[in-house]
Amino acid sequence: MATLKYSRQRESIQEFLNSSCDHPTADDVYMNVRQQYPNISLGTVYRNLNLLAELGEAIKITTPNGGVHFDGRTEPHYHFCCNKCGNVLDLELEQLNCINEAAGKNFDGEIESHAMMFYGTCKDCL
Amino acid sequence: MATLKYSRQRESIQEFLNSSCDHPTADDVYMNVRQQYPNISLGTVYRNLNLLAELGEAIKITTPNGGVHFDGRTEPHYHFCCNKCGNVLDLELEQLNCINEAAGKNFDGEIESHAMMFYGTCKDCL
DNA sequence: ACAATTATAGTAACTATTATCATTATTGAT
DNA sequence: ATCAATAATGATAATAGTTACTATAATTGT
Repeated sequence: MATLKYSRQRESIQEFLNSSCDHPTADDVYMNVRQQYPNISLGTVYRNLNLLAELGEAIKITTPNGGVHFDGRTEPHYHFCCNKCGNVLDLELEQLNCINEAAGKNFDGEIESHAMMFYGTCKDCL
Repeated sequence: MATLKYSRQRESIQEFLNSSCDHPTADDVYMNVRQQYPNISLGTVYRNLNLLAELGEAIKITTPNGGVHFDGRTEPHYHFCCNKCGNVLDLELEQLNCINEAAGKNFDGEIESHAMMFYGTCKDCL
C-alpha cells in the first residue's frame, strides 16, 4: 500500500487546524492556507483533511444542516452546535467512559466509540 | 404564514416512516412510496421529509459518511452507526436527562437538547 | 361549485465533494 | 549530488445529494 510522503501543503493544513480554536470547514481551511500557498487546490485541502481524519490526527464533525467541520483536538470531547448560526463549539464536559458498555448491553454488535452533540443557542445568538 | 394543507403523498411518506423499523434515506423513502404513487417526485419526498422534521414528526439523522437518514420514532433515543456498512440502528438505552444541564455548567449559551451516536461494527458485519 | 391557496411533478440549478491526470515534489539508493 | 520510483499537487471535470423554479393539480373553506 502507498506509503505516506511529506507535503508542505499537508503540514500547513495541519498547523492551521491545530492552531485554530474553532472548527473550520474545508472551505475555511482553504481560505486560510491559501495565504501561505496561493495556488493550493481545494481538492488538496479535502484530500488532506480526510487523510488526517483517517490517521486519527483530526476529527470530522458532521452537523445536521449538512456542514462538515474539522477539529485538530483529537482527545475525545463533546461539541455544541448552535441552532441559529450553525457554529460548532467545544464543551468542557467529562467523557462518559462507561456508556459504550451500557449501550452494548442490549445490542448485538460491537460498540467502539460514541459522539455526542449538544444543541441550543450560542452566546452570540442569544 | 402559509397554512399546512393535506397531501396524500405526505401521508404516504409519513406512514412509511412510521412503519419502517430501520432508518431510511430520502432515496429509500422515494423508492418505497413510488410503489404507491409512481409519479411522485424526489423533490416532493425531500420537501416533505424536511417538513416533517421541522414539525417534529420525524428526526433527521446525519452520519459522518455524509448520509442523511430519517426516523419516524420521535421520542428521544440514541443511535448506532456501523463503521463498515453505514447502517443506522436504534439503541435501547435510557435517555441521559441531566446531561444537558451538566454540559451547560461551563458554557455561555443555552443548551436545549443533545444527540448521541455510537459507532462500531454491527451484527451483520461482524 | 367556486375561488383562494398550497402541494405536486418535472426539470433545471446548485453545492459540496470526489475523481482524473499531467506535472511537480519527495524519498531512498547510488 | 544525481537519479529513479512513487506519492502529492493543481486544475479541471465529474458526481451525488439536495434545493429552486414553475406550470399544473389537489385541497380547503365558503
